[in-house]
Amino acid sequence: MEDHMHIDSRSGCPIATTLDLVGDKWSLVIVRDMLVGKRRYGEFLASPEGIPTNILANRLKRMEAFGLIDRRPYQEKPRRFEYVLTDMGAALLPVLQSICRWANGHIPSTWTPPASFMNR
Amino acid sequence: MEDHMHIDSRSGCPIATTLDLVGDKWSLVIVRDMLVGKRRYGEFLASPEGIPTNILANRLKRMEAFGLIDRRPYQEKPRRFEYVLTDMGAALLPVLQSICRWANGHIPSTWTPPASFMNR
DNA sequence: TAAGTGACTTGCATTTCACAAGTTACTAGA
DNA sequence: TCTAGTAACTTGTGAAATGCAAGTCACTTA
Repeated sequence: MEDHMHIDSRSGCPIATTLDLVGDKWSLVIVRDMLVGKRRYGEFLASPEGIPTNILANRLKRMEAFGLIDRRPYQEKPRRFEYVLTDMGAALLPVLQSICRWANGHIPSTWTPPASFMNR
Repeated sequence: MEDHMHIDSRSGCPIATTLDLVGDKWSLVIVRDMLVGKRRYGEFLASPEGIPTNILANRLKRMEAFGLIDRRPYQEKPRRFEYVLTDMGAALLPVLQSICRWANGHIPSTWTPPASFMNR
């Protein structure tokens, strides 16, 4: 993974371009976790979906390279890092909300997120 | 691909469950094409993103199994099929719209969809 | 001294993906 | 009649991504 990841999207279509960034099974569930306050590697690993640790490390690097999240140390000795959404990353909230509305309306087995998430 | 695809989602989370259905690089661009009126195999292939033909065939089967689209013949001799969104599939419009708004606001290289798409 | 924690990396087998080419069933043109 | 062309696929193959298990490193706590 490089510091400055060049995004060559498949087309100028905003949908296709967005999918080039977060169109995989895991990126948006990490964003979801961050939106509800999780910040640390171990917290993301502990989510019920069970993301594999190497995938988590890879997605955090990718999303940092894309400018969706910031990585910063929260302690030295030993050095530990936390991850927080940038403005760009946090702005994904409306798309996650609309996904939730769709799923709740069409897939009965899905639970409804807390109002604090849906009305933020 | 089986007729009745069983979806065992990773969790009851509406986001994770939705990603289990359409969380890949291609499904939502096919939905986009259908929302703007495309119906035929060749039309999907002709989109600027250049979906590989085997992936297209696979996604159409998957999405049909999930109840997102219907497949039906539009002529006999030779038999030809077209694909249209079900109500469930068409209801993805708001999520595509919010994705477009996010991309247009944060990724300068993306083009803005026609108002007929954004305000539908 | 031994065990535990947090944040990773590495190895490896399995699955998915992309690209190219081939197939089937026709229709239209020379 | 022979040759192309079109629509909707399927098949083969190699490359890339994924998932699981295990290992690493720098500490801290008992």
